[in-house]
Amino acid sequence: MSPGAGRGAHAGSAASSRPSAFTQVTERIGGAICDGTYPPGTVLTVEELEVVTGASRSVVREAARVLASKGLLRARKRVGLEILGEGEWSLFDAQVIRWRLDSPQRQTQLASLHQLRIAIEPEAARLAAENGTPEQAGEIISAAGRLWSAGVDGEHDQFLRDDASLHRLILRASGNPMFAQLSDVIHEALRERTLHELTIRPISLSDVQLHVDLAGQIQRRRGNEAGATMREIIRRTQPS
Amino acid sequence: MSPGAGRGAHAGSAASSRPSAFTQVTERIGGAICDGTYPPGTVLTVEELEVVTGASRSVVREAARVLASKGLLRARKRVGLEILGEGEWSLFDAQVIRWRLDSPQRQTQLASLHQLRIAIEPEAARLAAENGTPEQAGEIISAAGRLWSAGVDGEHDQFLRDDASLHRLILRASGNPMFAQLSDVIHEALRERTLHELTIRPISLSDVQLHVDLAGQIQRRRGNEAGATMREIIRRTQPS
DNA sequence: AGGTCGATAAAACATACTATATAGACCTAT
DNA sequence: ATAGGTCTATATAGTATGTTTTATCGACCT
Repeated sequence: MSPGAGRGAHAGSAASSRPSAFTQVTERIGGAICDGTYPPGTVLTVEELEVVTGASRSVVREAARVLASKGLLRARKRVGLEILGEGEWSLFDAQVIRWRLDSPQRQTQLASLHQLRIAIEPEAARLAAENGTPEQAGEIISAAGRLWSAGVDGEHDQFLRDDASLHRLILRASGNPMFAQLSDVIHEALRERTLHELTIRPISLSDVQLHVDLAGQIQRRRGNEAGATMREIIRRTQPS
Repeated sequence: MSPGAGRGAHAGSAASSRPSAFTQVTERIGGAICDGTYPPGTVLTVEELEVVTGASRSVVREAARVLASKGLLRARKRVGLEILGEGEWSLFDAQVIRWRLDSPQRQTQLASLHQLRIAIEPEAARLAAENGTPEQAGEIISAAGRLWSAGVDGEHDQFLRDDASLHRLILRASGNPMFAQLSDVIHEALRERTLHELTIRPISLSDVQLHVDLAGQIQRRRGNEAGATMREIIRRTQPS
């Protein structure tokens, strides 16, 4: 079996030690489905996958069950494992998102995530302002302070960490766990792009100022203003 | 094993015939985790679950694998299956959403979904206006027409179907498959609430008018206006 | 007090058996 | 003769049980 398949293991096992057979098979087949190696309509069988992966029946079956739960395939008796189309996939599943980011669909997936961010974050900022606790507002204010420091000092690496941390705190303070959960996947996906942009353009102090403004608006419970500021912040991260 | 557990089977098997042992066990344990029967930190074992459910090891193991992939539990050697907290759950997973709707967290889950809708749908309307094809705009226009007819005729049942269909078309026309995928879960969850509201208040003709306006704005590629109109439509569905 | 190492419980993996949905032959009626 | 229904054979998923590996606990040594 190809060894170096699964980098950021998340679902199957802890990051330590070598991945289990189950994790390897799941990663391999899931990745192959998402990158188009097995186009929709393709029918595989458990036995076939046993041969291809070298794993035993139960391992392949458990992988298939997980992939089926993500909508990537469907088990049909007397037929086999039928690969399904994107319309059936669990597009919010962290593993599926990662597989798509590792596929030719990478740019499409990045665009989807960016649009998701545009939709979610302003509303999260509004909710954080309206419902966040004073403690959460305090954390947001101090995170904005750290961001400011890193910005004026030109510490790119620290700046990125503080930026992600501030946005994460706001998503959490929205009080909506679904929003909070998006922070990981959104920032993982946008980290690379943001990193790239910072290499070609220095940190914009007016952007930093917007973040400080945002923190203040949340702390003062100005929901509408916070939403508008967040919209402006995100708008600026994407040229057009 | 309790028979009438899984109503709307989706992941495991087709709707026909009786659910497989795997489906039953998955539904039962997943539901029990989401409704708090097994609070976070609880440690079960496969053997224990074999006894409880009456199923064999492979069935329990496959169910556990799927539940682990949804972040509901984690398998630890020499320890067992450790139940995880909500922070780890895949909150966008259709099954998890359904389990939470069937739990004491129902109201919380409904509120989360409503907030999600507020965030997504206006942005989807904007994108539909900016990027939708003329064909899609045409379908949206005609769906709005049907909605109008059902509205003035007071056909509640048809009105609800047309309303869901119009929103679904817009989410699809946004061009973002992640948005499109939310339509199912959002509308399934909100259907009941909307149904209830219609029983206590007649169809608002001004709401219907807003939908028609929205369709026109999308067709004329007025992204900002479409977004604002959608925001207003959704705002009206929630009193407070 | 802290590290090492063996015992062992539990998951992980492999294999053997069963049930069932589908294909395709065959029969029937138009 | 052909369209359509039924029935059986079987390939495949589903289920059950046996075997191996490994992370953790705790005794023991330093």
